[in-house]
Amino acid sequence: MESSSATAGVSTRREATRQKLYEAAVTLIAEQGFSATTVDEIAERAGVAKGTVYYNFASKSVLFEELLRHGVGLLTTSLREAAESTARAGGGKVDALDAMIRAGLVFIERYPAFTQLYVAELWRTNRAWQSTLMVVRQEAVAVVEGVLREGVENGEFSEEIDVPLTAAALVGMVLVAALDWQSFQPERSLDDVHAALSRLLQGRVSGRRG
Amino acid sequence: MESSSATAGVSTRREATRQKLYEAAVTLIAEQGFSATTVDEIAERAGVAKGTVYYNFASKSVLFEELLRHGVGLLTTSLREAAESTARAGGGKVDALDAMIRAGLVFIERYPAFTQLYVAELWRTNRAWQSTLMVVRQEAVAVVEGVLREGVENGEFSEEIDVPLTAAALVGMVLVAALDWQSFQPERSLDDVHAALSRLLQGRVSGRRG
DNA sequence: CTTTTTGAACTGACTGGTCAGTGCAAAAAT
DNA sequence: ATTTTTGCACTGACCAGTCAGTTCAAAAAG
Repeated sequence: MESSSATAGVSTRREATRQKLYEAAVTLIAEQGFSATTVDEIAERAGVAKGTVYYNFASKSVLFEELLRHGVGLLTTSLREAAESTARAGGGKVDALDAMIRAGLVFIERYPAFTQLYVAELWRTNRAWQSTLMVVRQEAVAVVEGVLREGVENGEFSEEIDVPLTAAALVGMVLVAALDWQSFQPERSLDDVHAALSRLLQGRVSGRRG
Repeated sequence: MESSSATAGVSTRREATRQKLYEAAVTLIAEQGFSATTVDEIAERAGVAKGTVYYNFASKSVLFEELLRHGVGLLTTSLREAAESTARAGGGKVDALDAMIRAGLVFIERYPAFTQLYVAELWRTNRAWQSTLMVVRQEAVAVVEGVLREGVENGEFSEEIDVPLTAAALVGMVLVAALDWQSFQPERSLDDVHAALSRLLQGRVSGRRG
């Protein structure tokens, strides 16, 4: 019956079960897609009875929605921390962007399945969790947009840049490069990938020096 | 009594039906995903009986695979033409990249649903059409990689760039920016979006001039 | 010509299987 | 003592794929 128990954060047992279900669901859905993944499979992979899934989540869709919220929450936090820590260290906005690229890569390295699933769902329309997705997406992109906007204000970035579009392009750059890294050349190190993206960000691709 | 009519390539009727089915399938699958889209829906939207789908395609998966091949083929052709036409006009590799960005945007503007669906499926594993997808992906990315490699050879690009990774990042930049454009600010013009991406590509974001 | 035949293309009712979600009593954990 | 989990049988909707039958334009026959 408890609704949010006093201090020690909502009954550990339940939370542990939920976590197991998230983990099971995220890989299965990343591999197969939402509709092709059955509740029985999720329960089995989590090592839990089917009834438990429904004891913990109202429906398959709700499980998925909360998974999305949870995952993007982690990403957003991580991006924000990256930006703030460079600010504290007295770095400029370029450093902040660079740190956020790295934070993005670290996130994708740690949660590749979640990233896959997120990308696969992001531009779909007509789906139950569409609005949830829009909200969490905006939270994450807003962090990047914020840094860009501050950079324009303090003169570090050109006033001509299109903040939302550039933010989207940066996110896309990291996302797709990282997914390709994971899928097609997983032996590469994170530093390698980070260096390549840094170079691209700073326009050192068409650079005149060898 | 004819079996495949003399010259005029495989009965027009059949080809027209297939085309209608592609068009119906592409929007539905982009919106809902492969598994959530029923063959009945596809048939209905195409204005055709369900049996006709199976008369023309061996299965739902095969229909989808041929759709993928067809669509990526169009994109690849378009990218190649863009690169070649700048070459013929005596432009450098930066111009080629820029033209390819534009070609990508034009493609996405014309076939937004296909693009959506392609992105959503690209990083999935364990799916029937996985291998098909890898092949067509490589065809498209190879065009970008080719231009980058030539640019490195002729000294226009730094030798330090990581060709496959940079190619993936560029594709991602265009893809995500364009999908965001379509989804969240469709009123923007293609030229606008192109300009923003060009600026990013040429490192004129963190430029020192206002 | 006119009639008949042919066969590719198409139709839609039907089948067999799958799956989300339910119900509930008993067991385990806290 | 209460919350959480289990196990499992059950239901009803839904859906991929099938198949016997229809349509019709063009070819062959008369």
